[in-house]
Amino acid sequence: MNIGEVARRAKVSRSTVSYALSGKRPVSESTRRRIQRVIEEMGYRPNASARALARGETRTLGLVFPPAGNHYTDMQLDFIGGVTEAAAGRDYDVLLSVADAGEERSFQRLIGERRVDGAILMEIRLHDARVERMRESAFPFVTIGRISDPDGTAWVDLDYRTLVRRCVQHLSDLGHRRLAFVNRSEALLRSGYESAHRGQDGFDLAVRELGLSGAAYPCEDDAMGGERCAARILADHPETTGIVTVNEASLGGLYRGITAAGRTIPRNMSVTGIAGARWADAVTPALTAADVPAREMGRIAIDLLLERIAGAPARDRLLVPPVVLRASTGTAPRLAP
Amino acid sequence: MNIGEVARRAKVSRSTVSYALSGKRPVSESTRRRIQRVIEEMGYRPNASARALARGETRTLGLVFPPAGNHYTDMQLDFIGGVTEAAAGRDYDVLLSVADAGEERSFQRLIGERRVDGAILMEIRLHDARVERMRESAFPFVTIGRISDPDGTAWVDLDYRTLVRRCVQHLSDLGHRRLAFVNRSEALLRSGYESAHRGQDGFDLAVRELGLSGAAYPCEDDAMGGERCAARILADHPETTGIVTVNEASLGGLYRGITAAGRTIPRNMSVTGIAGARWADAVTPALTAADVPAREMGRIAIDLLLERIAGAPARDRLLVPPVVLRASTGTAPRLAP
DNA sequence: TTGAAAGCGCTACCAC
DNA sequence: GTGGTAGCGCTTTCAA
Repeated sequence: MNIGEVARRAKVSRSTVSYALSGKRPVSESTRRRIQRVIEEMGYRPNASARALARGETRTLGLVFPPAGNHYTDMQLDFIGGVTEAAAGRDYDVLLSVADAGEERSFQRLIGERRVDGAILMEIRLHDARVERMRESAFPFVTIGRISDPDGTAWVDLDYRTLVRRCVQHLSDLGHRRLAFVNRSEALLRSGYESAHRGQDGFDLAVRELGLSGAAYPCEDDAMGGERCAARILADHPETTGIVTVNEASLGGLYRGITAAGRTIPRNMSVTGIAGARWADAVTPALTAADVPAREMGRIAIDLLLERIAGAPARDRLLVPPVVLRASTGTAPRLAP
Repeated sequence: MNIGEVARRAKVSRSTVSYALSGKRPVSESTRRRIQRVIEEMGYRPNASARALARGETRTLGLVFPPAGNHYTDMQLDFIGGVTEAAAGRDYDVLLSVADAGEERSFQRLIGERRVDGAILMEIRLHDARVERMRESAFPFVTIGRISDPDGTAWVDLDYRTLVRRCVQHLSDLGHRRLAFVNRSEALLRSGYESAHRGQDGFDLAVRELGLSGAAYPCEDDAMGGERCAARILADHPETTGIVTVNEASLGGLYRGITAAGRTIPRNMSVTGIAGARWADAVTPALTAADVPAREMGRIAIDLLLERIAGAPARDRLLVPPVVLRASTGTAPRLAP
């Protein structure tokens, strides 16, 4: 069941079969039909490995994401879905690769062994060894999130600075004066996790500009972390009436902690931030937040990557999704509790 | 930078380099070292496509999951992570494929073009065209979930019947008499979604056996769906005091709906079910539930699949994770509200 | 212990 | 419009 067999049965040469399939050379209507019939009868499909070897391209893209532990978020899944579907639409497959920041092994599998024509890197650090590695090797890649100095690299990112700024502005408009910022985990921050740092910058800046006071808190990516974080915030600064969070996985716990401390959202505690729509809707009251457009980011990443593979210069996209008003923010209470 | 180049620089034949790499033939210590040095200097890595072609195996496994719409759940992501990490541990890559139940196209890409050595199928229907297809073609595969008559196929599944039964038993023990079952979406049910049907069977059976009364409700996989479902349950049967849910994505909405109707969990409404631990912990009060061991299921699936690829007979694993007591169930209120 | 060479299945160039 | 054939980069048999 290979191309030679098809050729024999259709009484043509292998090259003719190949050309009939690719259309890269005219083939007479009658032979084309004869070949087509044989192909259908035999259920022939060209072998991908052989084709990849001959053409020098695999028609496969790599998707590099970090191992669990800092477990996966909802957003990541939507992202994977978006990437895979967009790739399928362009006739590409997606090869998954779990790889830590500095991991050489998977880099070698993917790029060294030429398993893929290009790669998408998730969970970018401001200084990211993987990115440098790809840059040096001139291998086509796109990052989700961007490194500290992203010039000349292709990336798609959320504008965390602006988004957090908008959240702060929203709370300020409602009369809140003392805010807290719930960031991703300490470990992630230490590792230079891009969005965590840019979000925090946005918070610090906005608080200063608007003449508010505020403190930032790292927070583990789960319910327990959120609970602890809420407790810490209210212990440190009981006068806090507004919280901005970029930690969707801890959201449920954050709410629980706030409630446990005797506060009611949004009556005397407003919460807002950046999160996947599913998380924002799952909590009660639903979270006023900038919804992460994960699927769309996946699609964009594929587009940018295919451009790179085709040899075009690196492009980037900075997204600023709107803050969707739900039910978790309200005017600041008159008296600090 | 191919094997010939390495051979030339090390002044040996290509076969010797190949054998030095694979160890399938003894190579003298001195030549081995010489070859090793050249390889390191050049950063040589064997080309995966060429190797796949020559060896007749790709060292890649396919992971087939359905397109969004029926959006992805948390569990699926953990599952993908588990599969990918387990595969990496066995030196396999994972190729993602978004494919609907009856889709021929992706089947052909994966199996027809021999891109993978075996496949894992997610989101199984009781009567699943993909499964039949693979069965016929004698292609190695494992299903997550099992078809109606799974004999002779390899699968790993949660025992939804038993788990739902246990949840019902738990509520019964607490004195609840009127229960509701929150299932997955109507669309999923209609399509013959395996776990949804087996869960419902378990509910019907347990309710009957224990002499309780109960009704089952399909529910969309999101917060809104949960809210609507809660409203419907309480409108249909206000005397309901216990709910069993297998729909994790709607959990937040379900809680909200219950609260909106003036009930308090667990004082006068107990909720339990099957869910990813992350969802169970995110809601307040945290959900007493059987936690879906998604990562472990991923690992098991890989093990079963590799056995099949090696030619071993099909095996299966039915998992019954324990129901973890959290804070969402309590004794039934004395008076029906 | 090593080398030469025949594939693996497909593509694409060179002829006719 | 079609056929012959030399690769693509590796593995593995046969021979030495």
